[in-house]
Amino acid sequence: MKLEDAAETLAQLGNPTRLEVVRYLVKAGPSGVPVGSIQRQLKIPASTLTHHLKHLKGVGLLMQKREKTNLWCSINFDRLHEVSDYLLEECCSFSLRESDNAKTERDAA
Amino acid sequence: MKLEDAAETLAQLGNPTRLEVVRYLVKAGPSGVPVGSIQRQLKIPASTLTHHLKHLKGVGLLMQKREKTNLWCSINFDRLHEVSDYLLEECCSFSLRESDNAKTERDAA
DNA sequence: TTATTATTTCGATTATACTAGAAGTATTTA
DNA sequence: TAAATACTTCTAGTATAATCGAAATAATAA
Repeated sequence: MKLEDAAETLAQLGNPTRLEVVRYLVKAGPSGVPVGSIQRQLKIPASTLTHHLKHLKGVGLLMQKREKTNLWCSINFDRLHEVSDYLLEECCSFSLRESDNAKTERDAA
Repeated sequence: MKLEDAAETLAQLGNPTRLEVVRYLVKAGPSGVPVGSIQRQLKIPASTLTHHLKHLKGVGLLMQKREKTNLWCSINFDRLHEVSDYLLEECCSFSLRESDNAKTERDAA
């Protein structure tokens, strides 16, 4: 995963309203829920919700499929995993050695 | 971890410049690096870097300690873990049953 | 003390994000 | 065809973020 993509995805998750939606969608599981259910359950104005869903879809966190008048939303679990993995990889893989800092300082001088 | 805090932390990670800094700090390991090293290595203007470091510190991702004129920065690995765990928990714990969606729709009617 | 190095604060610009009401579209049911 | 439901687009106000040069501070070294 590219840094730019990870940053963009994290940014989208970094809005409380959207994170609430994501959490709700995760709870809903793979079958998903219609937009209207999210709207009523979380009490988010329809236009605001549409706006946020567009963002989540834009970074591939949200999948949608229409069924009659309802638009069913579900989380892309793979994508969510990808981001959390990105952070974990960062966590567990430090590679510069302690002594490199001193070296860096010398280089700068 | 509270949703609001997670969102705020994710938002801070969701800026490409800051994520780059975080990645660099992770690579640097627990001993950290001085502000100036980050600045030179990643070629970020000093004032911009200070600005971003303040943000990272604000959500507890960054730890700093002064040594002579240098301010050494290191990542709070626990905190980074906490956020990535938050996402993972969300991923793996869906609890609404499939049938609940139909119920939700009935309730709304 | 003066100079140097390291980092921060200030200030200003520019851009992007959040929010939501009102009006619109599209589909379905009566 | 008319009415209802489901969702989106438009529009616009307000707020917050990103950027960085210049000046300031603070500590050390000469």
